[in-house]
Amino acid sequence: MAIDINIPAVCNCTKLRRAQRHITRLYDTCLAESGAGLRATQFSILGYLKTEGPKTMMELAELMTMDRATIGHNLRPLERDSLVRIAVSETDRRARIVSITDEGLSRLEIGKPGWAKAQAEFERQFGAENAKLMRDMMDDVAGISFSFH
Amino acid sequence: MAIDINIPAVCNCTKLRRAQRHITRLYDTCLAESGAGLRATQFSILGYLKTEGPKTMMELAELMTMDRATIGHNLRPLERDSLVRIAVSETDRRARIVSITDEGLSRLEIGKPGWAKAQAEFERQFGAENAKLMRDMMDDVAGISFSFH
DNA sequence: TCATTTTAGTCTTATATGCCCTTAATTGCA
DNA sequence: TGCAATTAAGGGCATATAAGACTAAAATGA
Repeated sequence: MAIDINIPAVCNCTKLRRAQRHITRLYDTCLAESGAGLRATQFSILGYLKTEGPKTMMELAELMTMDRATIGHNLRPLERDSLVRIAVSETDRRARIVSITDEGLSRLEIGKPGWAKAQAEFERQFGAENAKLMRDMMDDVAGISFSFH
Repeated sequence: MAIDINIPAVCNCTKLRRAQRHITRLYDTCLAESGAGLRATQFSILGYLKTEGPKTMMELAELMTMDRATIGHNLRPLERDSLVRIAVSETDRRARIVSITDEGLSRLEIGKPGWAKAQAEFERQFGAENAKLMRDMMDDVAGISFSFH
C-alpha cells in the first residue's frame, strides 16, 4: 500500500506562506504603531521607488516579483493618498511611469522607526546572521525561472 | 550625515513576501492544471484537516499561524463547495468543529499530482537539501514569539 | 504602408489576509 | 449563586494577490 505522506509537513509553499503571514504581522503591527498608515507591501513599494527612482508598472512588477495587475491594484490607494504619482510615459504611451511624491517620502520617514523596530525585533530573535542567510535564500527562491507545462 | 540604507534590500519581510509570491504562483499554476479547482491555501487547509483530523477554527488558525478571522473567511468557499463541514461543538457551543468531507478528500487526491509536480519542479531547481533547510528555517520563523509593544 | 502581432495596463472576479467591533457562550471569582 | 472578565466566532472594512478578458498603443514584417 502507498504510504500517505504528510503533505503539509513537507510542502515548501505551505511553509513559506505560513512564515510570511507571521513575519508580516510583526512588521504590519510595528508599522501601524509608527502612525505612517502604511502596510508592509506599501512600505516596500515606496521604498523601491525611493531607492530605484521612477519605474514603469512592468518594471516595478518585475522588481517585486509581482503580477502586473497586482501592482496596479496596490498602487491605487497610494495614488489616492498622493504618495505616488502615475504619469503616461512620453516615449511609450502604453506605459505608466510611477514615482514617489514628497508626501510619499515623508510617510516613508514616519514609518521608518516602526520598520526598524520590527527588523530589530526579528533579528534579535532570529539572529542577524540567520536573517542574512534567509534574505539570500529568499532572493534565490524569487530568482528561479520555473518551467511550466 | 546619516547614510540612507537601502531598506528593500535588507528588509526580511519584503524578501520573504517576494519569495512567497513567486513560489505560490508555481504551486497555484500546477494545482490549476490538475483540475482540482484548489488554490495553495485551500490545498493546505484540506491537507491539514486530513492529516490532523477535525479541528476548531482556533486550533486550525494556530496550526497554520493564521488569523482567526482569516481562517473563517478562507473556509467560506470550501464550505460552500462542500469540501469541509462546519459544526457547532457539543462541549463548547461557541466553538465550531471543522472537518474534511469525502468530497474534500476526493479533491485533495485530484490535486495531488499537481502539487507533486510543483514540489518536484521546485526541488529540481532549488535542490532537495536546500528545500529541507528552507522548510526548517520557515518553521523557525513561524515559531518565533514576537514581543509587541 | 498597412495588417498582424506583441506589449502595457485596466477591469472584473475570486480568493487571501488581518484589523476592529459585536455577539454569544464559558469561565472565574467574589 | 450571580456578575464580570474572558474567549470563539461572525460581520464589515480595507488591502494583497493573481488569472482572464479587454483596450490601446507600439513593434514587426511583408
